[in-house]
Amino acid sequence: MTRTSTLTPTADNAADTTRVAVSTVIFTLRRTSGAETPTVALPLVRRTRDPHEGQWALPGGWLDASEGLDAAASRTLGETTGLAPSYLEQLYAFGAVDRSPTRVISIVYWALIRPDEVPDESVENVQWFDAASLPRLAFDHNEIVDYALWRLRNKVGYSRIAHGLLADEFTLAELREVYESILQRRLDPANFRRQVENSGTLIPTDRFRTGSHRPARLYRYNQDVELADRGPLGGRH
Amino acid sequence: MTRTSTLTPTADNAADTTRVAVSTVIFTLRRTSGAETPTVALPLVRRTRDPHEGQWALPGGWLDASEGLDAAASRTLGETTGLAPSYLEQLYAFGAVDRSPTRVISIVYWALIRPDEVPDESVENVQWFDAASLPRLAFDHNEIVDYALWRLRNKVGYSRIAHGLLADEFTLAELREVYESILQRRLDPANFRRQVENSGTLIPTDRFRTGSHRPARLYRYNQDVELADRGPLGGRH
DNA sequence: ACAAAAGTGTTGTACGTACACCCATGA
DNA sequence: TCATGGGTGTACGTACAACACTTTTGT
Repeated sequence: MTRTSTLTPTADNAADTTRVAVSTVIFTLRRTSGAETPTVALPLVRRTRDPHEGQWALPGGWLDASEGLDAAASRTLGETTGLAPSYLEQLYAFGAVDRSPTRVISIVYWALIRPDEVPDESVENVQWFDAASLPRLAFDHNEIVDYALWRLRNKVGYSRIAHGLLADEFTLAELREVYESILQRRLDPANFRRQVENSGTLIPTDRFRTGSHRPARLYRYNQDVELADRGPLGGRH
Repeated sequence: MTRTSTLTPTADNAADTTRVAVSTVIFTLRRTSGAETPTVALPLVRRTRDPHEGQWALPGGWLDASEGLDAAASRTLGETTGLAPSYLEQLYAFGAVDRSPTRVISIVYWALIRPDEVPDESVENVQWFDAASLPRLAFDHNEIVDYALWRLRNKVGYSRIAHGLLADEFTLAELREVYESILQRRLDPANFRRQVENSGTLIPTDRFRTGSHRPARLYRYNQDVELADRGPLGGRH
């Protein structure tokens, strides 16, 4: 009871057998042909080696000794999928003993990317899946995605992360569609408009989206307002 | 851009130089003699080795290869301070390259403990500090405590974690005092009573706290209600 | 009796929800 | 002109803040 922490190597520490990986759950919205509302989708990488060869897994890789965790998440995501997210935040550290044959601690991030930033030609071994209907993934990655979805749905209620899924200018209907897709329920257009207008986070522009019926005013996000309050850790992305 | 993640050892991974530590920010409420409201306090451990020998640091230790992260947090907290918290939750993984002379990833937990569970005789090299007036701590531990305090204050607003700082039976004034101490502002007794009564999380008992003026009814928490909604990760503590 | 905390009642405001209604455009 | 989504108005219910008031104890 009196042993003190030393933060220096000791015989019983896990340095030689435990490795640190970084993975990212990155969401976008996808308009499935013919469907009225877009659905939440994410890219997965087919594993080319054991363990779980052939199964789909979250994009990620090993932490490099010379990079921070955020940087590792960005790098491994880019290397595996070619994507560079508009929003990136740490999700959770997963470290159950039996989650992999060898001991692996996974620092998992979650991210958002705008549909227009997703390349049309898919990268080798990468495929996009609807979050609602995933296959059995490698390791504990199903559990991880579930948790990331829960965080996404929670956070959309009290922050402005929806921005991360939209282009710079958008109509209120487009913004509402993002919320409806994530929350999986319809929102009253009139009330949605007032809520978001009174929040002070939107700036109306002079431009309109035309093409169908009455033109809709385009809005921009107020850059002065942070996407999400992350407390003392700040908003570094 | 087409390199795929393998989650198997490679030449450039950090296994041989990066180590994983687990630390815990554990809060309690302390009634400083004469003060009207209690203050948030936490135990720190004096470092007995380099780096940062002599400075105060969060209780913690190295992750053992055979234990999960939650278990490691409980174990290292117990070994360094003798404490066993009533609430324990993962806070964040800190992994800046320069946060320690050697590369250390710290999985940090935060916890609550009831004042009556804090032993009177302090353990060797352990001392309790007011969260509001900490010295300069070892590593990035000041930053970590700030973040934990931010999470505590946030979470007290939308969950019932205040329970983790109270005995089984308590008066509404005592519960209100917990909130006031954490949020650092006074709450209207009348409105507080109604809010908490209507939340359905409290069960009135037949017992009363006597001793000063009109006796106050004692309440218990409804065990059916989770302390905090933690989503798919569940409440395992 | 009086101070002080426990507990109740009342009122105003803010905000979310439901829904009726008008407006402007493409076809 | 009509269907449709853009946009406004309004009424209702809940929730919270402020604060006056009553109740019950210790001294």
